[in-house]
Amino acid sequence: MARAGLTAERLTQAAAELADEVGFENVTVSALARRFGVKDASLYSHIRNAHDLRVRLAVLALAELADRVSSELAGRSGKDALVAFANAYRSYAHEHPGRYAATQMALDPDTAALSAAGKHAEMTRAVLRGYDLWEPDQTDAVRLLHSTFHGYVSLERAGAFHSHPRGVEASWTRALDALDSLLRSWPS
Amino acid sequence: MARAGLTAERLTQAAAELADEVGFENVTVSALARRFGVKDASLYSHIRNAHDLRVRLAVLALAELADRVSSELAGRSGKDALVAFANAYRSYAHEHPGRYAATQMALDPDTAALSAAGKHAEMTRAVLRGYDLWEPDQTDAVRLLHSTFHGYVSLERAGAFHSHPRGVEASWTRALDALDSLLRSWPS
DNA sequence: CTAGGCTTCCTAGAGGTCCTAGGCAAATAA
DNA sequence: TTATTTGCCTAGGACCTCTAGGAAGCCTAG
Repeated sequence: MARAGLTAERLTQAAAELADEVGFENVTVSALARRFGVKDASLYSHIRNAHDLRVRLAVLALAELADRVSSELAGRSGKDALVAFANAYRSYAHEHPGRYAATQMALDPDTAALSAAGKHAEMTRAVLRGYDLWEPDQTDAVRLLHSTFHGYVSLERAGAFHSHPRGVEASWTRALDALDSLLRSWPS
Repeated sequence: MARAGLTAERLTQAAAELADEVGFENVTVSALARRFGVKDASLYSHIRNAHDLRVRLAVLALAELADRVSSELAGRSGKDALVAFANAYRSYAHEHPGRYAATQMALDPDTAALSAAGKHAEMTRAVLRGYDLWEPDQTDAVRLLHSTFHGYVSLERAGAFHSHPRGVEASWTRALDALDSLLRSWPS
């Protein structure tokens, strides 16, 4: 019987595609095995368990997102950089809802440290170099930006903004204007 | 054999307690049945299915949260109201992590309309009466505030802020200062 | 080239969750 | 008291997770 050629990497990649198709919460070992035409038990030589699979997926998505943000950020500064960062973040979430959901998993500290999570914080700090902010305000601003981006995207995806006719796109643009204005005159 | 006296309301209430103890994602029909010393199948006379149970829990949590915010908001305006709103929101999320996670469920439009979701938007608008904002800026600001609060709380709970020594409490206070300042000089 | 050894994938099976169908007994109404 | 409704039961199917142990593919050394 021909082998399917499974590896942890291929499984993780397929899990990512699966997540975007059926939702992160529906990424199961069984569904993944089905996709490879293989029995469930076969996957356990490559991944420890279902949780391990989801963690690998989260790490993959964090790295992808960091890459996208990083390349959008290159050569920009100030409000330009802020907008590029925010839009890269949001477009990734829209194009890859399952992967994005994965990035919101609670990772244990060791895994988080090894993941691209640190790169995200570093890039946010890079955006802030275009504004006149120093510690501890810089950390506060990093947290505020991250919160706002994540909050907006996740509420948007949950449908929380559908109840009002005002365009979601327009509110987003205004939010970025507001954040830029806020960063330029950060209260002391 | 004595009856357990199940009703949809008692089940929902127990599900809420269960959610806070073991996490929203672990609220299962089986676990709930166990808690009442009853077989799984018995619950299906009261709830349609597992999804229905989670929706009921979400609706309950939304109502509780709206009540708390509402009572904290009474008699306050301006920044006072903003801070009270934000803290009520955040403290509910901390005290009731499982219930809070439930409020983030995607509800279908009909259910959402019947729930307290509308009251939340209305209360946020009430906070904004202390600032000089009119449509469509008001809606944009509602969305920004909601995003920031939700984003902050959910990243905080996911442990995203643990990697840096700066106090989470201090950053929160500064975020509220920043939002107040932003609302007072909303860019046009 | 062929014989061991490792790896990959298999079968078998236990245990958990979700849910339906159909039955008996408790509570309530006539 | 009898009839009806309702609440909880047993039984069982479908799906998911995961372990143990077996066999067949692949690799390397003699």
